[in-house]
Amino acid sequence: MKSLLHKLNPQQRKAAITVDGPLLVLSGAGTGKTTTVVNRIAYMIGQGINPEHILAVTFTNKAAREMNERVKKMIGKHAQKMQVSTFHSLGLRILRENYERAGYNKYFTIYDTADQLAVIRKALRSISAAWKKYKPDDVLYTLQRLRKPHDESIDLKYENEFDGELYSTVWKKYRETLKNNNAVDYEDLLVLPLRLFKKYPDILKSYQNIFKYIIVDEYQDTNAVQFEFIKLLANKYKNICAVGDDDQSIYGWRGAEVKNILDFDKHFKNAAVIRLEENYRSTGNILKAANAVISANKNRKPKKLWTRMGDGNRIQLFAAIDEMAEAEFVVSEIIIHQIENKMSFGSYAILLRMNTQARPFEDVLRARNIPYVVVGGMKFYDRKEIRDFLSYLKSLANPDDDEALLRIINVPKRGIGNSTVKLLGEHAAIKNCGLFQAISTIHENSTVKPNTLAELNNFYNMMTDAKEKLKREPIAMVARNLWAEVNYIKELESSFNDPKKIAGRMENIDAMIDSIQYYENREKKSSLNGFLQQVSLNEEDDDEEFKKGKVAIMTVHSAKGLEFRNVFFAGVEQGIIPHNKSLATASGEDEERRLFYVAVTRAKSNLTLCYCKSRTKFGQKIEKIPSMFIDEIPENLLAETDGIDTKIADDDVADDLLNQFSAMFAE
DNA sequence: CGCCAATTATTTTTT
DNA sequence: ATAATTGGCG
Repeated sequence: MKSLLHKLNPQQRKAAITVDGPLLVLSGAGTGKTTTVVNRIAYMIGQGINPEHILAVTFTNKAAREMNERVKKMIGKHAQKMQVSTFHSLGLRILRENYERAGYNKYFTIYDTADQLAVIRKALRSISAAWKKYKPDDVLYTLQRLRKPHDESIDLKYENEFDGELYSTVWKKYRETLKNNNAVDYEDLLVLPLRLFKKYPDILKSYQNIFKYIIVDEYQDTNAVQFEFIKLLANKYKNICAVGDDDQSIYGWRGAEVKNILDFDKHFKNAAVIRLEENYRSTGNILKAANAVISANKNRKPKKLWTRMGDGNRIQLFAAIDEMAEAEFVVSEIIIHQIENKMSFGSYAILLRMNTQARPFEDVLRARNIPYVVVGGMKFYDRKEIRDFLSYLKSLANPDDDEALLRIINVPKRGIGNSTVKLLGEHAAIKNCGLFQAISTIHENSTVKPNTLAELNNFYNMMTDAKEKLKREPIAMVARNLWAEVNYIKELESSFNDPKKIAGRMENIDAMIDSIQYYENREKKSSLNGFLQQVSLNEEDDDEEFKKGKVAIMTVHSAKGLEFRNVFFAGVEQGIIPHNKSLATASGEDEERRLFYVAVTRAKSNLTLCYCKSRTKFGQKIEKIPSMFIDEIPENLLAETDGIDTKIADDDVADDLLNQFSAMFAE
């Protein structure tokens, strides 16, 4: 164990062995933060601390996975017993272990943003003054900002009176709906455990005694609730290690408060503070560019990141005609570079500001037979057919989930239209039960036509049968049979003519069923609810093996904490980064600059910035100009390029060459 | 009452 | 380009 610590620099080592009491590690990008944390954990276990008492909290699943893997590599199976999880999955665990005292039943559903929006939309619609005037998106965002952790009201002191009243009403309806549907939203996963901690000292005490040593990664991204949660949890033993970097705070829009990290030593008395400033990741030019840009931000702790490495290559800058040309350029560069340097495709990353930029890159990579993976993206679960499929499962698992039921009660069309649904709703209100339950007694309502009644009963029986089968048969099997019975292909045929498209959508469902099977094989205590909750948190560990040797496409947010030998940052345009929508708030520009900083500091050796001169938005071509942040990079660090043509004079020759290479990669 | 076609809004980032 | 929503037809 000692030999391992020798590889650390003095500050890192100090951070690794300062185990007792509060500790703040201010670690700039690429200063070996994860290495330090992993060594710290190894050291703790070496000192005889039971891994079960160690909790490491991260923000994203990627970060949790990465840490888990590195700890495992270093310490082996023994480490499995420690808890590495995101805030939200930790909250879910606590909620699952205490659901009755939190006021929910065992089968609660987690609502994602789309579910939340559906509820908000409905609430808005029921208020005549609000319909059309307020966008559900904005209302949800505002409500989340105004939400108070310790009671069910919202904080209206910043809103004007009319809006305030409206927000209160919508919020009330929103909470009622979730409660009735036995559903929680993402924030509830943090808020409810926090309330449990406050209300039931025995619960708090039991978790305090489990998690005696706490490490919080990316501490600059904690919001008020997370801060309070961690503070309570650490309050007994005070062994809290916060790791973070104020320059990488990119979750302000989600309520993250940089002051949590800036004031750490005020909140935790006698905290030790350690700074990590030697960068081991990037070459000099990349680091200089990053430093130059981030220094334009006010309100930051000054730091002096430095490296022993040489300057390395200059930062490439490429101006593309449009987004297709941008993708073509990036992929050609990857191919040429890969052939010349024989690097794994896994050492390349394409970073984006938004998920929607990924499409052209996927198309070109696929056309050129380059293995790639879209990380996060999350788009898969947003596909209509997947949401439909999951809604069937959600409705099975939690019959109170009216949102799920409404989504699928007439998909595919089975003659249960809007007015029937409305009747059903009224009937449910009279019976004071969920919509699904209401179907069983809807015959009492004589206005329902016999045909409709038969359809309703068919549906009810189909779902009830599946629910029965769930008690005996594997989940995947029940799901597959239910899906066949539903005859979903009918729905697809009504919206698409292209048989390929239809087959593709059905394959997506197959993949989903496969992942249920995978979940069942892996989990000792598998349940449909467990699977769905995991899906809601995006937790399924799509195995790292799968990603190996593939070009990674992801947003900058997803890339935080990761590093790549070669980074292409695409869409570096005004309006994308900084994003138009972010410039509305005062702190917006600074956060976008930090985002740019995070993107740049992912690169180890080669960094290429790309922007388009024009881009298609909503089917319309619009002119674009380069991002202001490019101007903030000293010119001597940049090298403009024309792409493959610079290296190979003839355009056609270059194209031929690329085609040859692409053929090589096919197999 | 249910279904289809025309109209309209949608794209920030994650859990 | 595409998804969601609304109004009119069968």
